[in-house]
Amino acid sequence: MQKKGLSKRERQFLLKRVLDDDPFLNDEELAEKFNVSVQTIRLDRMELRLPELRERMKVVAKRHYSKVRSISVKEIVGELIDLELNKRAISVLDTNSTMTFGKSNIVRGDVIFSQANSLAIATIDASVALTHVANIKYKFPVYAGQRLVAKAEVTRVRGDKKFVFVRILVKGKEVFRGKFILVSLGDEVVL
Amino acid sequence: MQKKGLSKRERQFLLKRVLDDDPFLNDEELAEKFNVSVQTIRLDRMELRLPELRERMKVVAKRHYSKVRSISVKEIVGELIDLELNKRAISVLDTNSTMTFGKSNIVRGDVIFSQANSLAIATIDASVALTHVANIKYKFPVYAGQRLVAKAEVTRVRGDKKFVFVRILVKGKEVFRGKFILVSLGDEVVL
DNA sequence: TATACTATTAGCATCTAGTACTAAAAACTA
DNA sequence: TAGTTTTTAGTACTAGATGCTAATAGTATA
Repeated sequence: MQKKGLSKRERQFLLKRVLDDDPFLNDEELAEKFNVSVQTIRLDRMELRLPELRERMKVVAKRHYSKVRSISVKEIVGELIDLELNKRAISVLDTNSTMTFGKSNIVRGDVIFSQANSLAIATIDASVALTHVANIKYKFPVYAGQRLVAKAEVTRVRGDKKFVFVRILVKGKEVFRGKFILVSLGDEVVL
Repeated sequence: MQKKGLSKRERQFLLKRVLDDDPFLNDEELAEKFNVSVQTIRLDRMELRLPELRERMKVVAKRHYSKVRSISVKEIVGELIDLELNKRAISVLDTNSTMTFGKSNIVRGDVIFSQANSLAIATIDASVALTHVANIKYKFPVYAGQRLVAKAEVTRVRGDKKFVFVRILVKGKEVFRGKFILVSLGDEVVL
């Protein structure tokens, strides 16, 4: 769909970006896109050392495969290593660079919140538990690579509301603490 | 590495599990693993309707790719549609079923928190802004498919601490509100 | 303008990891 | 032993490439 007024440099620059955006295009489709022959696309890929379609898919697939496992673990956010329903629970989360906020290597607050929040919910024995209120405090920054140990404790139960206190520690030092009020939904959904 | 005492049924059963565990094995490697010919593996795959290596990789890669995009969107968590630095900001997040908590189709609390938290951080003009304290309240459950509009407002500045108030609305109804105290890190990292 | 150089296109052999098919050998089973 | 199932072997073909040589088009320079 591109006009043919592209120089080699321009085309190669765009080629990189296009493949970055969609690695599933084969040489023929790329040739059409840039209004050049398949051979030209191949020469471009050679010069730019861009891998072939199958290699690109393989890379994406393999990256995924290691992630699939961390994502399924991420569903819980951290690994649940101890659970006494309606009483206490412990989860462990190994942080990595994908959890940081771009520039720094400080782990994003929402990652830490997710671990605490999901642990609080897991502690409660209910078909669906919703967070109603949370008062949280981040005490120290967490750096990628550090292991977070979250400990949740149910402190009070009042009607359908449950109060859970969660502390997250790095090597024994408290980096986060939060009080959660959770609502368990037996039948009704409206809070 | 397997002994040859496997029946066809046993081999085919194992084949499924092996490919499930590692989809990157080609027919030749599978043939070696099961001590049969490549043709046998192919017959097995035909009978079980198991796709070929390249197809398997493609599937894994594509599944990943749709996730990659939602993760890159997640980096911001919602789309920033208005920003007046150090004053106010608005972001929009379209929820979907991947954000729910398994059983129900209620959007997970951490997703909502992430949108609010990231918007609060985006509102602050600092190289790195960290969440120090958050007091949040979930007022109504959010269902997959609903569009969340988050509005952040800086309410107070005290030294390096900035107070940001975030409200999230669904069709004008407030479903979440939170007060965030953020700390901007110019030079020092320790809070 | 002729020459030189770059960019592009074309064609062919080769590769991998398969499909689809036919045929034969081997292994069991009645 | 005959019949059936299972396995192996071999050939032709495919997509999406690589690696190579050769020809052509377009532009820049002497």
